[in-house]
Amino acid sequence: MQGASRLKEELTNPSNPQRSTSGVKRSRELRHALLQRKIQDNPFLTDSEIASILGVSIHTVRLDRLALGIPDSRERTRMVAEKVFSTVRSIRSEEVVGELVDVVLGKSGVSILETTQDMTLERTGVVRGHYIFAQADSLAMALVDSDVVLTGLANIKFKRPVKAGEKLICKAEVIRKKGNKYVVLATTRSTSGQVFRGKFVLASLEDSAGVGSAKEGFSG
Amino acid sequence: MQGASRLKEELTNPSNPQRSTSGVKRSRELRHALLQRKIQDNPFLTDSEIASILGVSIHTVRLDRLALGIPDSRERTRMVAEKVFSTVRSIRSEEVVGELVDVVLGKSGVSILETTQDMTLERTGVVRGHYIFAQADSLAMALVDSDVVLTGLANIKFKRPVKAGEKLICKAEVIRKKGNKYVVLATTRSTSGQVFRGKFVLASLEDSAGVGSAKEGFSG
DNA sequence: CCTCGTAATATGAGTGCATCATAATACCTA
DNA sequence: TAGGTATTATGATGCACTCATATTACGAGG
Repeated sequence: MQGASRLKEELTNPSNPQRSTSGVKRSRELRHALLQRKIQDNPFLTDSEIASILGVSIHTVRLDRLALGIPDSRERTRMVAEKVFSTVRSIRSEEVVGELVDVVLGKSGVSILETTQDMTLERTGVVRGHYIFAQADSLAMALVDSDVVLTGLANIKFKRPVKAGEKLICKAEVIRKKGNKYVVLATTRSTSGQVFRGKFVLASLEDSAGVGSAKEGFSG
Repeated sequence: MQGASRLKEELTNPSNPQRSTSGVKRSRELRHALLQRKIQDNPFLTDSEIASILGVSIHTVRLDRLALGIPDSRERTRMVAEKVFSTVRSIRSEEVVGELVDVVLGKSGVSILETTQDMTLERTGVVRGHYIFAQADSLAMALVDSDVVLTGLANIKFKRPVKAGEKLICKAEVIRKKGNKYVVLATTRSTSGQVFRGKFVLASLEDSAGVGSAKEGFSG
């Protein structure tokens, strides 16, 4: 509603009488931009919803979508769902942060995390520490050859701030194993060098152990 | 295709001539179970696809869905998409993980985090460590009276696993400050006692310092 | 001033995937 | 063989589109 009136104003406002067709074109481009933004931050909008938001007819919206190569709402929805679903799936059921490559159970492994704007603190543009932590923690957990693995202790150091867009490669290695306790050393680097280092102490629990009964706490 | 033949066999196989209607019912329940599983691991399946997979007519599939309260494929797709979308959202907009209550800048503070199923490892039902870490880290950062704060070091221990639904109360205190370095001690407890303990070393940077130029790395 | 072209709208046919209500048929078993 | 449940079918309807083809509005250029 608000968007509609704003754009309508833009469109019908007699001020700024841009010469020739460029004025018209301008307003359409403006609408295109707005449309893209609206769809970006709510991909589920249906054509008619968009139409009323933009204050134009549904046909215009369709033409605009066509011009901009934006698929219909069902398709958009499907894409969102599929993307998530596939990442979630391919990463051994979403539980892992980052993409596992080359894991040798009980030995060592590598995981890659593409950082995005979503992961940053807005003010600083720096990737939040817990994503980096989660990548390493996830990898460490993946190394332990057991169904139920909990993290007990971690000793971590952030060496350098990471900006959105950097690709983080985390290597981890089991350096000690005693009973059901594993000590994993993980280091994460970006193109520009080492970024993070962490030592994790993990425990594998057999189902019989029962998570609730774990004396020495630990967390998933 | 494979599923179809398998189920069809089950359905038409003259062996196991279960007495009375129970035989028929059994196969339907079997189909229901299969249907649920199929949909679970591919929510995008359309009725007719399911029909051919199960080797029954499309009508049967619809009846089954109705009986099981499973929405149609578009709805399912939308749900998947929405869920992902909203999680991405909530992590993005929440610079702070957990709700801040009672923060005294530079001194101490408390944060509350209601844990949910989303935060758990499916297998164990235990809340993932990085949420707990993030809560404490966020609180620690909030205590530092500066626009730009980065975490450099953390020494953490997970005392006890946390189940979804537990409300986590994290208390943090600045225990040392030297120049732009802060040392914060955080402890998290649930109704059932202490859950987590962490010592964080944070650095506040004035904008002039420039995040990129930070020699001793640190991360947001 | 009027015409021409572009942008915006409209109309109508057709599609995919569904719902809902109401038959019709198959098949088991009592 | 009759009855009842499970399955399949039919037809009407809905939503959110696509695609092709008008029609209308309007701002310049000749």
